[in-house]
Amino acid sequence: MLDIKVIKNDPDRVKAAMRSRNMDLDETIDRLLELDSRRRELKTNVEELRARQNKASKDIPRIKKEGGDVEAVLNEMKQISDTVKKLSDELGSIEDEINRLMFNIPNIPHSSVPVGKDDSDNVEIRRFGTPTEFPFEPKAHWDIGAELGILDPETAAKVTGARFHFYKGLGARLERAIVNFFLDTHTKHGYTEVFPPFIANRDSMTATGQLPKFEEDAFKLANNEDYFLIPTAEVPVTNMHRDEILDGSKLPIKYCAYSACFRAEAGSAGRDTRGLIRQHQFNKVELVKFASPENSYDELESLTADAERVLQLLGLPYRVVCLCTGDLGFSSAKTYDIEVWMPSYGRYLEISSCSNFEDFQARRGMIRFKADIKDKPRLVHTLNGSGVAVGRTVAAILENYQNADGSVTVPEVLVPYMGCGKITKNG
RNA sequence: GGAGAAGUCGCCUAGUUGGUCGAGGGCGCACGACUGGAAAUCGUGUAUACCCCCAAAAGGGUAUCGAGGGUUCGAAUCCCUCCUUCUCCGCCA
Repeated sequence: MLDIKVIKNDPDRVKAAMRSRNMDLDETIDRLLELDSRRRELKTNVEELRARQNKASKDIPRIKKEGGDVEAVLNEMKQISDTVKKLSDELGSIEDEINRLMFNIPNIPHSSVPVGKDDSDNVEIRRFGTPTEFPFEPKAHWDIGAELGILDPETAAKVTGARFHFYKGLGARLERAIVNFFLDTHTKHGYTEVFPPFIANRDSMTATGQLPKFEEDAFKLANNEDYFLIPTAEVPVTNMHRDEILDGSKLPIKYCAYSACFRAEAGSAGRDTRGLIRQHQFNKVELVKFASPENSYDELESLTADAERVLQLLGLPYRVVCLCTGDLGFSSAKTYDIEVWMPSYGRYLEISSCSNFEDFQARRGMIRFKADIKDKPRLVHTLNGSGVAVGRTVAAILENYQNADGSVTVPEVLVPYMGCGKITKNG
């Protein structure tokens, strides 16, 4: 969440930032200013009364010891106690309303983010490779997967429901090979591997920004109101350092993590219904960084480069786009999407999203650092990016590496993990 | 799931008839003294958030003894709920 001081000091800047995200929050912000001034007024009041209570608490035993009469003081204190209770109840409800409003205000886009209305205004930054060309009519990965017998959504539909997949044989092996290749590559470049819980609690989901605004997008466990299936490893990994003060000399802290990811995909009915592109459960290797504010944008560039590296090694054509203000995610200040060439779509398709959240998540989760032991703690900047989505990588490999005879060539870097150079119908 | 025990300032620990306890001691850490330098020793300091004041510094105040509620003029201390950890039993990969 934002610092309410930013809103107080420059409400017009915040209003303008929200408009660039296609949101009109003018009324919310005006309301917040009003609530905040009322809050401070009440708080001062309550604290003064509390100070009198504390003073009396020290006086009463002394007066008693000296044999004095405390009756009058007790009566007065009783009244103050009642007033304090009433005022602090009011203060509490004002603070609740402030929090409710603050939790629903997205991050302010960084000044380098292009202003735009929707994804058509995103700005392409660079490309790697060129769209794959075929001397034959290429097939979509769901057809390739079905013909090779390695992808089976029908059985998954029976066992579970729509938007789930069984991978079989070399398909299952390919998924696993990719996970291992990604983790091996990232750990070689300074990321510490972690294997997180796939369920996170409400506080964690709130800190990273999935809650309270997007609760309907998450799978919630029926027998525990506080538990959610994670939509990304970003949630457990970023929350590892929630409510901690980190040693500034250790920054940036870099983690990579494999996890299954679970998304309700509310509101996406009818979109990408075939294949591996949009599933309720998919695998992903995530990169997470905790950085100091001074260089978090350099860290965003290198994080994006780290995510790009695995696609380069796999020889998959991709491009990097900078999301415009209107397409930016709720918690993010700046995001690069990496889009892989997907022949069946005839266009580039998102396979990774790399973001700098600045202190937006850190403030919610109280993730701080001290550069020096004498310094005051400051909020870290958190970043993360897919490194990268595994299911979509399988789709991209099947489509970009398909051969005329229906087989799929295994990218060279995966051969050691696969134990074979080609996926054919007979395995 | 059942039965017990426990959760205090980075770590260890004191704190039970509720009152001057945000909280004592030790360790650690920082700074200083001593030293040619170091060790040892001695001294000083050692949380976080917010509010007021303020150009800033300084200063004043409030809250925080696992979390949340309650009793009370007043709670680390009493009551309730929850969470976590440990031990034993059950169950299980």
